[in-house]
Amino acid sequence: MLRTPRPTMRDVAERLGVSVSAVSIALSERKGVSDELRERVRRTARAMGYVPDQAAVSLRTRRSRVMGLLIRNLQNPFFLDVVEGFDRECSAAGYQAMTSSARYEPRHERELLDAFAARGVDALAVAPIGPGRAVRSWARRTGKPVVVLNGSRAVVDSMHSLRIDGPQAVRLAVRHLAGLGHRRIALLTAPAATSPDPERLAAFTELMTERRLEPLVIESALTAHAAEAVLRAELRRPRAYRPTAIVTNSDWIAYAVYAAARAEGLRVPVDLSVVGHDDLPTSALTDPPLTTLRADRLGLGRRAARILIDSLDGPDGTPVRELLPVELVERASTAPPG
Amino acid sequence: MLRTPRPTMRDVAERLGVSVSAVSIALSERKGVSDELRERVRRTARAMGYVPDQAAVSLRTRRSRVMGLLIRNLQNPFFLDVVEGFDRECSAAGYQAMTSSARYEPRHERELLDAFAARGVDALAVAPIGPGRAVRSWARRTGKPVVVLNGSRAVVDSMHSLRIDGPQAVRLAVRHLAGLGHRRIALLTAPAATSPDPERLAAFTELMTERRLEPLVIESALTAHAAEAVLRAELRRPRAYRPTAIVTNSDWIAYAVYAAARAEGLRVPVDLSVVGHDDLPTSALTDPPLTTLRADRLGLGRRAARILIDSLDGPDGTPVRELLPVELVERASTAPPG
DNA sequence: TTGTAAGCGTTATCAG
DNA sequence: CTGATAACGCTTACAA
Repeated sequence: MLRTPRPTMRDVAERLGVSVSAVSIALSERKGVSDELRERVRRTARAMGYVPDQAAVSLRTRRSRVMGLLIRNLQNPFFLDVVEGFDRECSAAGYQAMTSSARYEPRHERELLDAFAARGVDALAVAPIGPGRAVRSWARRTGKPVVVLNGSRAVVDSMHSLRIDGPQAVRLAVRHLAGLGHRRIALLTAPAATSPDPERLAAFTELMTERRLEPLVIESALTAHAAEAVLRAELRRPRAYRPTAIVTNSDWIAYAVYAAARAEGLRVPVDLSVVGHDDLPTSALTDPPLTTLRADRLGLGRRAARILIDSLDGPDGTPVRELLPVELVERASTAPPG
Repeated sequence: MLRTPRPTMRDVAERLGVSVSAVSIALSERKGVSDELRERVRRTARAMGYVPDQAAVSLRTRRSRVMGLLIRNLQNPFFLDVVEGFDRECSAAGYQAMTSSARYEPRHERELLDAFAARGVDALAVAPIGPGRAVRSWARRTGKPVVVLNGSRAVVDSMHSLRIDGPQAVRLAVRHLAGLGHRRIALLTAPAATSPDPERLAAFTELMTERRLEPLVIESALTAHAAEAVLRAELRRPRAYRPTAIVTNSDWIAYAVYAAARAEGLRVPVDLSVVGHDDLPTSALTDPPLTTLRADRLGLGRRAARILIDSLDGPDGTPVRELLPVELVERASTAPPG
């Protein structure tokens, strides 16, 4: 195959008999070249199939036009829409998104952070695994804008923060279940070290205690596989001890609760009520349809990108702190305890 | 904030009182420097938090260590696992994956192709929207390895090709439904211009005709939203005309069929049987559980990455052509016609 | 309005 | 084994 090497700016300049800098200027928005030349340059550049080499541009300008997006775990479809929203907003603004999953491995998270730094992403959105020390350190080292997604309150610093209102979600869930007559309600949560959101747990115990209910806490790594195993063990306990309702932090994990209940011969909602979180498109179609807390996933991604773009444009001062609302969607996975 | 600029190779060299090239060699695998110096260099580089600037490395070496992954539409959770598999294999081999969604817009696909070229990705995996002319041209222009995912047979050329066996999937579905007694079976497919997979349609009409059944073809853009609208119209037709079963090309779209059926007051499978494709994790949990064709999504992503990595390592000759098997998973969304 | 030249941080070639 | 030196393709003062 005759592999013609990509034309460079010099090739374009030579073809037109002008200097490289003239081409550079003509191709950019800057003025310093006649309209006529600019037009000619653009035309031939396009005709030759010239595309500027981003590596060279990045090296020279110290901007890569890449936005990093670092996700805890891309298995959860929740993040699909976050990625989508982020990507759309970025590409509309002329940036390309680079998304990676830390797979719930702190070590891999660190590696990716380094990779993003090495690649010189212009800014970073990150849903950290744990309390987010690594992320804070990244922000300090690079001096680049960072927005933390669904991080714990403690993580924030000089970084932007964008969170879905987890505590409120838990309260809505508990009130709903308590209203149905549940007393032994369990919160399914990640082990403290990897939990990005201790506030959820705090809100849970506080409200449960206040209402004189029995707060149960089930700790599990938040992969579908791990959660299902832990839950099966939990659901095998005698009826009087096991929870009559479970509150999860994602629909994705709620599905694992369904699977565990099914495997243990328990019926939802008769034997066990389940509350999800996110309102994935599939959650209206499951058997039974899932009661959950709706959150604007696409909007989360979009907003994250927007915040970064804005703080790249005008490096104004104060970090953004935003809390996105949630809304209870009652379906058939919750009912009075059987 | 005291934003210390990232240390460069020169900083490391100066700190040690050696030349830049000594540091470069020491930090690479190449020999040409004493073991003792290499060790010292590595230590101080790490201590200083030195990370090589990828823009500079790329510019110099003409390799970016980035693998592009271009997806038709990232809304479909099918691709989540493909992305995951691709990403894992890449990062294990020291590459970083850069994933983008064309959102079913040919124009955006072209833009992304250009962006990937400009960024100098080392290789590209792509699930093209239509017949894939743009992709073929990309492969020729760049001379980089390309693997086409689930493209039509025609797309392949000097590119690698990795496909889930669509025709076989359709045949398994039709046989299953015919066995249940269905005669008016519809295939839901993308409009020809954007269909990457005309072979599915061909296999469908061929088998239906052979069995003297009535092949119905429903064309729709393959977003959940568009499909639901088209299907509602279809299902409103008089009972004698509308299909008793629908074969889709993804579980994701099968869910849209569920939604459309529900909206039109039809029951699955009593009034309408549905066959999906992919066996998403959620498909066992829907109401009713979805009969579908299982495919190894993670494996698809992994294999794609592997093929690219291999052809980067040893640029041996012949393009890979692989067909991944599918397997019918019978659940409750299919039954004899009511 | 246009051209010249320096330099971004690396790697690679070639002397010492 | 080590150290200058020249690219890689681009942007941007600055000079013409």
